[in-house]
Formats: sequence, C-alpha cells, structure tokens
Amino acid sequence: MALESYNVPLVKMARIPRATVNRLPLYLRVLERYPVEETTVSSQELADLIKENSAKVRKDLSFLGSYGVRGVGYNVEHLRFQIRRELGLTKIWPVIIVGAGNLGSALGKYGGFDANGFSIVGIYDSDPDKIGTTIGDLTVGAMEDIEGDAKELNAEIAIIATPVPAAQEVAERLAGAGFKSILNFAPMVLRVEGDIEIRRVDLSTELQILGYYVQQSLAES
Amino acid sequence: MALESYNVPLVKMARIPRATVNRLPLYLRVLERYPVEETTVSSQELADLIKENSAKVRKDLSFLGSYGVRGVGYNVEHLRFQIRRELGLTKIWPVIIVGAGNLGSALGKYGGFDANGFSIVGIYDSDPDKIGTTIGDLTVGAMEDIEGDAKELNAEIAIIATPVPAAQEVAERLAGAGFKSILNFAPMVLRVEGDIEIRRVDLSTELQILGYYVQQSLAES
DNA sequence: AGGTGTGAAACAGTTCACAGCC
DNA sequence: GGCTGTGAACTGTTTCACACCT
Repeated sequence: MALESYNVPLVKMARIPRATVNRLPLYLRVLERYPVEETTVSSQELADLIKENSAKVRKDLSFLGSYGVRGVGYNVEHLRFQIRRELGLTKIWPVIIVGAGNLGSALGKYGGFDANGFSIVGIYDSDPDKIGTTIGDLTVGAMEDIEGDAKELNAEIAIIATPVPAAQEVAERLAGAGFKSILNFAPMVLRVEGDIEIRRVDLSTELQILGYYVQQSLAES
Repeated sequence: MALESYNVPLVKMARIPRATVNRLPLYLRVLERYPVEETTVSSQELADLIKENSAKVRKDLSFLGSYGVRGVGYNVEHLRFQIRRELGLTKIWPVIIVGAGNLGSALGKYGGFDANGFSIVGIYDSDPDKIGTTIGDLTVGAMEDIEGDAKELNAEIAIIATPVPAAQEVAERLAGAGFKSILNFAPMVLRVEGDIEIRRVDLSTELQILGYYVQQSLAES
C-alpha cells in the first residue's frame, strides 16, 4: 500500500476561472483594510468596495469553497485566510528585477511589495557603471549573477524593467535560469519557449486605451 | 442648409468590443516595429507577433472596417493609420501626474510616452519640500495648481501615483477639475461619481496573480 | 428577514470552417 | 493557391432569480 498517497487529493480540485483569479487580489486588498470591529462582510458590501455586483462576488467566493453563512455573510478573517491560501501567500515570494534604470530603481525602492507577500531580493543590469551601486538596500548585480542567485535564493518570479532591445534576450535567459513567471514592463510581447507565465504591464498601452474611451466620450468602467 | 453637417457621420459607427480595444495598442506596437521593406502583413504574421491566433486578428481588424486584401494581407502603412485613428492618436494627448514620489518621478522621466501619443505636461505633489523641484524637464507644482493648469493645457487624462491614503481625495479633485480618465497606480479601487474612466495598474496584484499560477504550476499564458 | 449558493439564462469573446476574392 | 471576412458553433463570464439556511 502506498502510504504517500494519503495526502494526495483523490479528486482534482476544480480550477478557478481566470477572471476570478484576477479579482482575488482585489478582494484581499479590501479585506485587509476592512474595519477591525466588523467580523463579517456581505457580498453586497464587498461588491461596493470593488465596484462589482454581489452576484459576481458570491460566484467568485464560491470557487474557494463555501465559506459564507446564509443570512449573515462571510467571516472576514476566514475569508482573508482562504484567499491568501489560494493565492499561495502563505510564504514570502522572492522576486528579482532585471534592469536598474528609472523604472527598475523605482520598483526596487518601492516598499509596497513586502506587505503583499513578495520581497525584492536582487536587481541586475548590464551597464558596468550601475553594477555595484546600491538601490534601496540592494546592490546591483551583473547579468551573469542571475543564474546562481536565482538558485540560491529560490526565486521563480522575475520583473523585466529593461529597455525594449534587451527584453527578449533577458526573457530567454530567465527561462533558462528556471524562472516560472515574468512580469514584463518592456513595451513589447515576449516570446519564450516552455511553460512560463508572462504578464505585461504597459503604461503607454494603458494610456492609449484610456484615450480611446475619452475620444468616444463613453467613459464607463 | 447646415453646411457643418457634411462632416458628421450619418450612421453611428458600431462600437468596438472592449477586448478588441485592449488589443489595438498591441497591434500598433508590432506594426511600428514591422520591417520597413514589407508593405503587407498577414493575419497569421500579426498573430505570431502578439501570441494570438489568426482568426482573432482578422475579427479584431474587421471592426476597423475591411481593409485587408484577400490572398494578400493587410497594407502595413494603412493599418497603422487606421489603428491610430481609431485610438485617437492623431494628436498628442497632454497628461498630468499627481504624486512625485519614486513612481511618479520615474514616470515623469520615462521617455516612452512621447513616442506613443502622450506627453507629460505637469507633475504635482502636496509635499512642500517637493514643490518647485524639477523632474526631467518638469517643475513639481502644488495640488492647487491642477485646476488652472488642466484648463490651460487641455489635459483630460491624469495619472495617480500617490500613496493610498491620498488617492481617493486626489481622484475626486481630478473629477472636479474635469478630467475624463485616470490611470491609477495606487493599490486601491477608486470610487468617483460621474462618467470617468479609471484603469488600475497594480504591481502587487500582478505579482499575486503570477504567484497563483506558479503555485498551480500550470503556467500557460 | 437577511444573505448565501447555485442552476439556468443571457451575454461576451473566441475559434472554426469555408465562401469569396485576388 | 493564398488569405481575408464572417456566419455559426463553442467556450467563458456575468447576471438573474430563487431555494435554502440561520
């Protein structure tokens, strides 16, 4: 008899829809700022806080399992815990930044990550003038350091904050170094082999989309 | 006879789906980097460049009107023009930044906007120590300057790069000053009355979503 | 009474597949 | 032969509406 099998879930847990996953961090955000004196929260209250409707909130939360109480609402503390668990925020994830220009530096100094389950553990650049300088409490490393550091620090998530011409090459290097996902601030689409999740954050794109709706003057979120 | 009416479209043009609007800046991006010697591009080539499939590309582009040629593809130059026109990128949009901290400063110095149809024309902060200092070629203004400057400069789009506690108040001020849309970098949901388009860019949220997929080890974009 | 959980309906977005044109 | 344009099928997401529990 395979003893190890005891802890393996027999039924594959139903996957949470992407649209819902995208909203989970948002729920967590508002729950973390929720008044401490309130022990429960209703789907309607949550809906107001994230500008959605209560049916969507209930559907979303139902994917975490059924943790609400009819006639009462959801236990705030328990809900926070469930969402954190689902998002894997039970540990602090080490993250590295590649590119120590304006944006990379700003991200390195930005304190907001630590409170949200992530810690910037390294920042790298190819410019010899930048290597060795300090940003916040980090020292800028050389590109060649990435592979070794990543292994040592167990980093699986990287942020690309390089100029466009360098980004593709960096992405491939990161994939080779075993990174599982990349947050890409370079305004281009990265193409990398294998199972690697890439999300793009593109400021000009965001402005262009806003511009479209201003122009159409049908601003409605 | 109303002479002015000649230029007014008689038929209200069909609205472009949100999902398509979100991709238009991406098409424009790749078309702007497209080899100059190529005069046409196929839906398959575009699809490869943005990591989508060709059917989606054809559907998207069909909303701009039918500008492709069967058996040949799309004229690159014409397509660029159509997308720019649709996004309203026939002029440079003036944009202001509120918040001159790490992120606001980095955005103010970031040169990438100008090439993409936007120009940062003002940056504001409430900290008296920052007011009057320069960031790039901008001088940090006081919050009270926003209303007057916005009118003078015709700015309708603003970027919020303040800390969370200030963001809601700033958003309301911007709405009052006549801004039509806001790009919000403060990690919270802004609630503002009236027809104002707000997009949120939240770094921790992005990381949390990536973390979820790393954890599930089903990284697939 | 109040508020969740959830099938079912409605809607939005994607993909298929092929007629039609170059 | 190659590639677009587009109805039709399909998949994913949102919303409705109400049974059910406290």
